[in-house]
Amino acid sequence: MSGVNKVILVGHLGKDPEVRHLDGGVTVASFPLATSETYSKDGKRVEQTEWHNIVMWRGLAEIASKYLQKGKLVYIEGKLRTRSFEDKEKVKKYVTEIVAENFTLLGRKTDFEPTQPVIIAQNTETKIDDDFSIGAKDERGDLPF
Amino acid sequence: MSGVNKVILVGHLGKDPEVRHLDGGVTVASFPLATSETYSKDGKRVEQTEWHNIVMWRGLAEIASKYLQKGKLVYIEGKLRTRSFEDKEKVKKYVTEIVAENFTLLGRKTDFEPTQPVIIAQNTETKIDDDFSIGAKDERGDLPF
Amino acid sequence: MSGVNKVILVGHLGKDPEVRHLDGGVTVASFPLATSETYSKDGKRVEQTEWHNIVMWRGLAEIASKYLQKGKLVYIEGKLRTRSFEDKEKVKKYVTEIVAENFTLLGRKTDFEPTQPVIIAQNTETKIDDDFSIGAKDERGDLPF
Amino acid sequence: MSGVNKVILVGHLGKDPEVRHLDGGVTVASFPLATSETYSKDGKRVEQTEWHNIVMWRGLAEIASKYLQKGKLVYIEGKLRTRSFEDKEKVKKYVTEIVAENFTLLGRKTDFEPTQPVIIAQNTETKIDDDFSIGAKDERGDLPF
DNA sequence: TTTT
DNA sequence: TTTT
Repeated sequence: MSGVNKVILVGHLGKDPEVRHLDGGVTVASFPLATSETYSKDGKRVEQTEWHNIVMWRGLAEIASKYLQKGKLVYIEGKLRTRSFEDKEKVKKYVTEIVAENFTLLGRKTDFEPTQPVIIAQNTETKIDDDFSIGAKDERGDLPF
Repeated sequence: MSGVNKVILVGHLGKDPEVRHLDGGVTVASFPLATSETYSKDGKRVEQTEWHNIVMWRGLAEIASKYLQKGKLVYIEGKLRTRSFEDKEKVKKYVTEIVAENFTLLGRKTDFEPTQPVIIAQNTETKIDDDFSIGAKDERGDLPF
Repeated sequence: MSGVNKVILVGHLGKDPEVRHLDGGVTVASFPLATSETYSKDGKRVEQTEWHNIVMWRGLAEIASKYLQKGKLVYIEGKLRTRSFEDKEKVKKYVTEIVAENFTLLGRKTDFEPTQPVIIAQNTETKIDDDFSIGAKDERGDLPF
Repeated sequence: MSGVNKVILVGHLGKDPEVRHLDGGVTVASFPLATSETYSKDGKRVEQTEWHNIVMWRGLAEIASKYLQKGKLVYIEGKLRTRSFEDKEKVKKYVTEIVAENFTLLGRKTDFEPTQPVIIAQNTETKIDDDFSIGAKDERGDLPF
């Protein structure tokens, strides 16, 4: 049995990515991302912000650590994953995260940065084929959870 | 400030929708949805299932209560929302839900049911206009949380 | 029978929207949108730009005519539609368009404009309800093609 | 400059995939896909069908040729690409296609086929790197089915 | 040219 | 708790 589990977000980083190196050299980056929507209620303009826990693995995490910072606007594509963990009091808790599969930097901070959005990364490794293709390798399975 | 917060899922209902009628006549339906993916690890076929908390409001909830049942395959489009609540021990907890904006029934259970997918609903109130249009009403703001 | 027909684009307008008013007061706006991707080929950085024909109807077209201009970066969600027409030599031709359902302005042009993306519109007619809701009216059926 | 160019479709194949082998051993499969939507106009139920030109490359094409047939229901994710060609009369024409990046078989035709959707393929090939990254190589081929 |  |  199979299905589809896809998330598409455009929002701003609430903090710089937090980068960790696991045993075996695996890199993980994580950060909060805010997506807001505005609507009218009782004639007033209301803004509602939603916070998402973003997680990036390996090559994607490495690139994120270089290019993503607090406040930046990004397009992120990924999938939902809910995992459980024990807090300090040994209470079992659940957290839902978006495991990013690729992202694109959008917007600019100053006139000295590019006006255009720049695709920063996909969870892939580029490999030149004789003719045209760009290689991509899926990664899973050996994730430490 | 605004952004994009979109979720696309295809999966099976883990239970029949649970329907509640709030004060003011608002209907809410909720159910768990499973999306699975299979991949190879160490030469073995592994299946990983992810469970999602789906919530539907008003007209969409009404239609869901009629057409969706445990085991059915659906396409769901919606947005992520994390809300907090207090459990029985007054401990603050968080849960992430997918607030559905529209869905489409896919697949069939027997030959007596339609073979093809049938779009069941969008988060709208149907309203026939003099000419052609189908009304849709957004709903937010007065949600009980 | 039903299905899913969804397009998600982030790109720049190639021209200002061209706005037309049809008989019956219906407004239509259209413009080309460029989405680019870069990849490596033979060790060189190659950029490939794809051009999309965007069409917006009614309220969405009105808002587009106010807020969208050549060069702006937008997120657009819509559906594919291929239609035929006769060119000047009476030759039947086909064109595929993206009929937008909503869009969000991204990026900024100067420091005096908002840093954050601003959701400009959804294909709706705004209507204030006594309580909270924002009306949305689907539009189809009477389109002149 | 970069952007986002994403298409998500659920529909039925109008024909069996047409498979070609290009010079260099590259496989290409293509087929028409129908997505339909139904709506009410003047109190009548109207169905509007949209036809999409789907193209699959390499490993994805190989798998498509085995698993996809006329009438089957599939979920397809890909990107838009418009290309020009000359018809028999040397007239330049344009066609817009969806270059598929992955697909999932949905539904069933008879009770002897699986009731549930089966993910058939993604455009990747697994390859272990010395350091950390899991490469992603376009298009599959070595998948165990 | 699919499908209900 | 779904499904193959």
